[in-house]
Amino acid sequence: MKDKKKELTKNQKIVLDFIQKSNKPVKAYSILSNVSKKGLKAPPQVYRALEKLMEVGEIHKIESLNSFVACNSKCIEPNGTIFSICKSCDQTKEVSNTELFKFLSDIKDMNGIELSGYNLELFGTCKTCKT
Amino acid sequence: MKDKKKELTKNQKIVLDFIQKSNKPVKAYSILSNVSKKGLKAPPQVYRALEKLMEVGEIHKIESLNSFVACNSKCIEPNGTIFSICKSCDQTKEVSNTELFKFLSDIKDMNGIELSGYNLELFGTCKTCKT
DNA sequence: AATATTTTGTTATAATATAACATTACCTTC
DNA sequence: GAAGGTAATGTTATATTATAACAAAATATT
Repeated sequence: MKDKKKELTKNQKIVLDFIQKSNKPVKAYSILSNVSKKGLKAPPQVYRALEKLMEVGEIHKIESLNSFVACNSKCIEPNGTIFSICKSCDQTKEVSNTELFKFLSDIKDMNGIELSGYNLELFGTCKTCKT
Repeated sequence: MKDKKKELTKNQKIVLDFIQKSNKPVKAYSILSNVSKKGLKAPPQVYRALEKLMEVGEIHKIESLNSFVACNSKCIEPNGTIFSICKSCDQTKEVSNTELFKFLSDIKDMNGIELSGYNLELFGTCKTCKT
Protein backbone atom coordinates (compact mmCIF):
# COMPACT_ATOMS: atom_id res chain seq x y z
CA MET A 1 0.00 0.00 0.00
CA LYS A 2 1.21 3.38 -0.98
CA ASP A 3 0.89 6.63 0.90
CA LYS A 4 -0.16 9.63 -1.15
CA LYS A 5 2.29 11.95 0.59
CA LYS A 6 5.68 10.36 0.61
CA GLU A 7 7.51 10.02 3.89
CA LEU A 8 10.99 11.37 4.10
CA THR A 9 13.73 8.81 3.92
CA LYS A 10 16.29 8.16 6.64
CA ASN A 11 18.96 10.42 5.21
CA GLN A 12 16.48 13.16 4.44
CA LYS A 13 15.24 13.06 8.03
CA ILE A 14 18.76 13.22 9.42
CA VAL A 15 19.62 16.24 7.30
CA LEU A 16 16.33 18.02 7.97
CA ASP A 17 16.64 17.36 11.68
CA PHE A 18 20.05 18.99 11.79
CA ILE A 19 18.93 22.01 9.78
CA GLN A 20 15.90 22.51 12.01
CA LYS A 21 18.05 22.40 15.12
CA SER A 22 20.38 25.04 13.75
CA ASN A 23 19.32 28.60 14.41
CA LYS A 24 21.16 29.89 11.38
CA PRO A 25 21.51 28.94 7.75
CA VAL A 26 23.93 26.05 7.48
CA LYS A 27 26.28 25.09 4.70
CA ALA A 28 26.25 21.73 3.01
CA TYR A 29 29.69 20.72 4.22
CA SER A 30 28.87 21.84 7.72
CA ILE A 31 25.84 19.58 7.60
CA LEU A 32 28.04 16.80 6.30
CA SER A 33 30.55 17.01 9.12
CA ASN A 34 27.78 17.29 11.70
CA VAL A 35 25.85 14.24 10.55
CA SER A 36 28.82 12.07 9.69
CA LYS A 37 28.35 10.26 12.97
CA LYS A 38 24.94 9.26 11.72
CA GLY A 39 26.38 7.59 8.68
CA LEU A 40 26.39 10.23 5.99
CA LYS A 41 29.96 10.28 4.83
CA ALA A 42 30.05 11.83 1.38
CA PRO A 43 28.76 15.04 -0.21
CA PRO A 44 26.28 13.40 -2.58
CA GLN A 45 24.37 11.94 0.33
CA VAL A 46 23.87 15.40 1.78
CA TYR A 47 23.19 17.13 -1.52
CA ARG A 48 20.62 14.52 -2.50
CA ALA A 49 18.77 15.04 0.74
CA LEU A 50 18.95 18.81 0.35
CA GLU A 51 17.55 18.64 -3.14
CA LYS A 52 14.58 16.58 -2.05
CA LEU A 53 13.92 18.72 1.03
CA MET A 54 13.84 21.82 -1.15
CA GLU A 55 11.48 20.10 -3.56
CA VAL A 56 8.97 19.34 -0.83
CA GLY A 57 9.35 22.78 0.71
CA GLU A 58 10.87 21.72 4.02
CA ILE A 59 13.93 23.88 3.49
CA HIS A 60 15.09 26.81 1.39
CA LYS A 61 18.44 27.74 0.01
CA ILE A 62 19.82 31.18 0.81
CA GLU A 63 21.61 31.80 -2.45
CA SER A 64 23.77 34.65 -1.29
CA LEU A 65 25.14 32.52 1.54
CA ASN A 66 25.22 29.11 -0.16
CA SER A 67 23.37 27.93 2.89
CA PHE A 68 20.18 26.18 3.82
CA VAL A 69 17.45 26.94 6.36
CA ALA A 70 14.34 25.15 7.49
CA CYS A 71 11.06 26.60 6.34
CA ASN A 72 9.73 28.39 9.39
CA SER A 73 6.18 27.15 9.03
CA LYS A 74 3.95 25.52 6.53
CA CYS A 75 5.31 26.76 3.29
CA ILE A 76 2.33 28.26 1.52
CA GLU A 77 4.21 29.18 -1.60
CA PRO A 78 7.46 27.26 -1.89
CA ASN A 79 8.27 29.04 -5.12
CA GLY A 80 8.29 32.42 -3.46
CA THR A 81 10.60 33.04 -0.57
CA ILE A 82 11.54 36.19 1.32
CA PHE A 83 14.39 36.31 3.80
CA SER A 84 16.00 39.00 5.87
CA ILE A 85 19.69 38.44 6.40
CA CYS A 86 22.01 40.14 8.84
CA LYS A 87 25.17 40.99 6.93
CA SER A 88 27.17 40.85 10.09
CA CYS A 89 26.13 37.57 11.72
CA ASP A 90 24.24 35.83 8.90
CA GLN A 91 21.22 35.42 11.12
CA THR A 92 18.33 34.84 8.77
CA LYS A 93 14.60 35.05 9.12
CA GLU A 94 11.84 34.07 6.77
CA VAL A 95 9.65 37.08 6.20
CA SER A 96 5.89 37.00 6.23
CA ASN A 97 5.02 40.43 4.95
CA THR A 98 1.60 39.77 3.55
CA GLU A 99 1.52 42.94 1.53
CA LEU A 100 4.90 42.24 -0.01
CA PHE A 101 4.03 38.61 -0.55
CA LYS A 102 0.85 39.61 -2.34
CA PHE A 103 2.64 42.24 -4.36
CA LEU A 104 5.15 39.73 -5.67
CA SER A 105 2.61 37.01 -6.26
CA ASP A 106 0.45 39.37 -8.26
CA ILE A 107 3.19 40.06 -10.73
CA LYS A 108 2.26 37.79 -13.57
CA ASP A 109 4.48 39.10 -16.27
CA MET A 110 7.79 40.90 -16.16
CA ASN A 111 9.87 41.72 -19.20
CA GLY A 112 7.87 39.23 -21.22
CA ILE A 113 8.61 36.51 -18.73
CA GLU A 114 5.72 34.61 -17.22
CA LEU A 115 6.66 34.37 -13.58
CA SER A 116 6.53 31.16 -11.59
CA GLY A 117 8.63 31.98 -8.57
CA TYR A 118 10.83 34.44 -6.83
CA ASN A 119 13.51 34.74 -4.24
CA LEU A 120 13.96 37.94 -2.29
CA GLU A 121 16.91 38.44 0.01
CA LEU A 122 16.85 41.53 2.21
CA PHE A 123 20.15 42.58 3.74
CA GLY A 124 20.78 44.66 6.81
CA THR A 125 22.04 44.64 10.34
CA CYS A 126 20.15 43.04 13.19
CA LYS A 127 19.58 44.63 16.58
CA THR A 128 22.18 42.49 18.31
CA CYS A 129 24.88 43.37 15.82
CA LYS A 130 24.02 47.06 15.81
CA THR A 131 24.61 47.60 19.51
CA MET B 1 46.32 65.25 -8.80
CA LYS B 2 43.63 62.87 -7.80
CA ASP B 3 40.34 62.25 -9.51
CA LYS B 4 37.33 62.02 -7.25
CA LYS B 5 35.80 59.22 -9.29
CA LYS B 6 38.37 56.54 -9.85
CA GLU B 7 38.94 55.24 -13.35
CA LEU B 8 38.73 51.55 -13.88
CA THR B 9 42.03 49.74 -14.24
CA LYS B 10 43.09 47.75 -17.26
CA ASN B 11 41.92 44.39 -15.99
CA GLN B 12 38.66 45.82 -14.73
CA LYS B 13 37.98 47.33 -18.14
CA ILE B 14 38.74 44.06 -19.91
CA VAL B 15 36.37 42.13 -17.68
CA LEU B 16 33.62 44.75 -17.83
CA ASP B 17 33.93 44.94 -21.58
CA PHE B 18 33.40 41.23 -21.95
CA ILE B 19 30.43 41.19 -19.59
CA GLN B 20 28.80 44.08 -21.42
CA LYS B 21 29.21 42.34 -24.75
CA SER B 22 27.56 39.19 -23.44
CA ASN B 23 23.80 39.13 -23.70
CA LYS B 24 23.47 36.77 -20.79
CA PRO B 25 24.86 36.43 -17.30
CA VAL B 26 28.37 35.01 -17.55
CA LYS B 27 30.28 32.87 -15.12
CA ALA B 28 33.66 33.80 -13.72
CA TYR B 29 35.51 30.94 -15.38
CA SER B 30 33.80 31.66 -18.65
CA ILE B 31 35.04 35.22 -18.41
CA LEU B 32 38.47 33.90 -17.57
CA SER B 33 38.72 31.69 -20.63
CA ASN B 34 37.33 34.43 -22.86
CA VAL B 35 39.76 37.12 -21.75
CA SER B 36 42.81 34.90 -21.41
CA LYS B 37 44.03 36.19 -24.76
CA LYS B 38 44.08 39.64 -23.20
CA GLY B 39 46.44 38.54 -20.50
CA LEU B 40 44.24 37.49 -17.61
CA LYS B 41 45.41 34.00 -16.88
CA ALA B 42 44.35 33.16 -13.34
CA PRO B 43 41.09 33.24 -11.37
CA PRO B 44 42.15 35.91 -8.86
CA GLN B 45 42.63 38.40 -11.65
CA VAL B 46 39.05 37.92 -12.75
CA TYR B 47 37.57 37.74 -9.28
CA ARG B 48 39.38 40.90 -8.22
CA ALA B 49 37.99 42.76 -11.19
CA LEU B 50 34.51 41.40 -10.52
CA GLU B 51 34.64 42.49 -6.91
CA LYS B 52 35.57 46.02 -7.85
CA LEU B 53 33.01 46.24 -10.63
CA MET B 54 30.29 45.18 -8.22
CA GLU B 55 31.47 47.75 -5.71
CA VAL B 56 31.15 50.58 -8.18
CA GLY B 57 27.82 49.28 -9.48
CA GLU B 58 28.92 48.45 -13.02
CA ILE B 59 27.85 44.83 -12.67
CA HIS B 60 25.66 42.67 -10.48
CA LYS B 61 25.93 39.09 -9.41
CA ILE B 62 23.01 36.79 -10.08
CA GLU B 63 23.32 34.66 -6.98
CA SER B 64 21.12 31.83 -8.14
CA LEU B 65 23.25 31.42 -11.27
CA ASN B 66 26.68 32.24 -9.87
CA SER B 67 26.91 34.60 -12.79
CA PHE B 68 27.51 38.23 -13.51
CA VAL B 69 25.68 40.79 -15.64
CA ALA B 70 26.33 44.38 -16.56
CA CYS B 71 24.12 46.94 -14.94
CA ASN B 72 21.69 47.90 -17.69
CA SER B 73 21.82 51.62 -17.05
CA LYS B 74 22.96 54.06 -14.43
CA CYS B 75 22.56 52.10 -11.28
CA ILE B 76 20.50 54.33 -9.06
CA GLU B 77 20.48 52.03 -6.10
CA PRO B 78 23.29 49.50 -6.33
CA ASN B 79 22.21 47.90 -3.10
CA GLY B 80 18.82 47.01 -4.50
CA THR B 81 18.60 44.83 -7.56
CA ILE B 82 15.70 43.15 -9.28
CA PHE B 83 16.16 40.59 -12.03
CA SER B 84 13.88 38.39 -14.05
CA ILE B 85 15.47 35.11 -15.03
CA CYS B 86 14.29 32.56 -17.56
CA LYS B 87 14.66 29.16 -15.92
CA SER B 88 15.05 27.55 -19.29
CA CYS B 89 17.66 29.70 -21.05
CA ASP B 90 19.05 31.80 -18.18
CA GLN B 91 18.28 34.96 -20.10
CA THR B 92 18.23 37.68 -17.51
CA LYS B 93 16.86 41.20 -17.43
CA GLU B 94 17.20 43.92 -14.89
CA VAL B 95 13.76 45.02 -13.86
CA SER B 96 12.66 48.61 -13.53
CA ASN B 97 9.30 48.30 -11.92
CA THR B 98 9.05 51.63 -10.19
CA GLU B 99 6.26 50.57 -7.92
CA LEU B 100 8.11 47.45 -6.82
CA PHE B 101 11.34 49.36 -6.48
CA LYS B 102 9.64 51.92 -4.28
CA PHE B 103 7.92 49.25 -2.24
CA LEU B 104 11.19 47.53 -1.44
CA SER B 105 13.08 50.74 -0.81
CA ASP B 106 10.42 51.90 1.62
CA ILE B 107 10.90 48.88 3.81
CA LYS B 108 13.07 50.25 6.55
CA ASP B 109 12.77 47.53 9.11
CA MET B 110 12.02 43.85 8.78
CA ASN B 111 12.19 41.39 11.66
CA GLY B 112 14.16 43.90 13.69
CA ILE B 113 16.69 44.21 10.93
CA GLU B 114 17.46 47.66 9.60
CA LEU B 115 17.57 47.13 5.87
CA SER B 116 20.33 48.41 3.67
CA GLY B 117 19.91 46.41 0.51
CA TYR B 118 18.03 43.70 -1.27
CA ASN B 119 18.29 41.27 -4.10
CA LEU B 120 15.19 40.01 -5.83
CA GLU B 121 15.33 37.25 -8.40
CA LEU B 122 12.15 36.53 -10.32
CA PHE B 123 11.97 33.17 -12.10
CA GLY B 124 9.88 32.18 -15.06
CA THR B 125 9.87 31.27 -18.70
CA CYS B 126 10.54 33.76 -21.42
CA LYS B 127 8.50 34.08 -24.59
CA THR B 128 11.11 32.43 -26.76
CA CYS B 129 11.36 29.40 -24.53
CA LYS B 130 7.60 29.04 -24.14
CA THR B 131 6.88 28.61 -27.82
C1' DA C 1 65.68 59.04 -7.11
C1' DA C 2 63.48 57.11 -2.90
C1' DT C 3 59.47 55.63 -0.87
C1' DA C 4 54.81 54.32 -0.49
C1' DT C 5 50.67 52.57 -2.70
C1' DT C 6 48.08 50.25 -5.94
C1' DT C 7 47.63 46.99 -9.38
C1' DT C 8 48.98 42.90 -11.42
C1' DG C 9 50.87 38.27 -11.68
C1' DT C 10 51.41 33.54 -9.81
C1' DT C 11 50.95 29.35 -7.16
C1' DA C 12 48.45 26.77 -4.41
C1' DT C 13 44.41 25.41 -2.20
C1' DA C 14 39.78 25.96 -0.09
C1' DA C 15 34.87 25.54 -0.62
C1' DT C 16 30.86 24.18 -3.19
C1' DA C 17 28.58 20.80 -6.10
C1' DT C 18 27.70 16.91 -9.29
C1' DA C 19 28.59 12.68 -12.45
C1' DA C 20 28.79 7.99 -12.64
C1' DC C 21 28.48 3.71 -11.09
C1' DA C 22 28.07 -0.12 -7.26
C1' DT C 23 25.39 -1.90 -3.65
C1' DT C 24 21.73 -2.54 -0.65
C1' DA C 25 16.98 -2.28 0.91
C1' DC C 26 12.26 -2.54 -0.24
C1' DC C 27 8.23 -3.62 -2.64
C1' DT C 28 5.39 -6.25 -5.66
C1' DT C 29 3.52 -10.18 -8.04
C1' DC C 30 3.70 -14.61 -8.94
C1' DG D 1 9.62 -16.96 -0.44
C1' DA D 2 12.04 -16.47 -4.93
C1' DA D 3 12.34 -13.33 -9.04
C1' DG D 4 12.40 -9.06 -10.71
C1' DG D 5 11.73 -4.10 -10.45
C1' DT D 6 12.30 0.37 -8.21
C1' DA D 7 13.99 3.49 -4.93
C1' DA D 8 17.48 4.70 -1.70
C1' DT D 9 22.05 4.55 -0.26
C1' DG D 10 26.95 4.18 -0.59
C1' DT D 11 31.38 5.28 -2.91
C1' DT D 12 34.92 7.19 -5.85
C1' DA D 13 36.28 10.58 -8.53
C1' DT D 14 36.04 14.98 -10.40
C1' DA D 15 33.94 19.39 -11.86
C1' DT D 16 32.97 24.08 -10.55
C1' DT D 17 33.36 28.24 -7.87
C1' DA D 18 36.22 31.13 -5.02
C1' DT D 19 40.03 32.88 -2.07
C1' DA D 20 44.64 33.02 0.56
C1' DA D 21 49.16 34.27 0.35
C1' DC D 22 52.97 36.07 -1.53
C1' DA D 23 55.98 38.11 -5.56
C1' DA D 24 56.68 41.45 -9.02
C1' DA D 25 55.61 45.41 -11.66
C1' DA D 26 53.51 49.83 -12.40
C1' DT D 27 52.08 54.23 -10.68
C1' DA D 28 51.91 58.04 -7.68
C1' DT D 29 53.97 61.03 -3.98
C1' DT D 30 57.68 63.23 -1.58
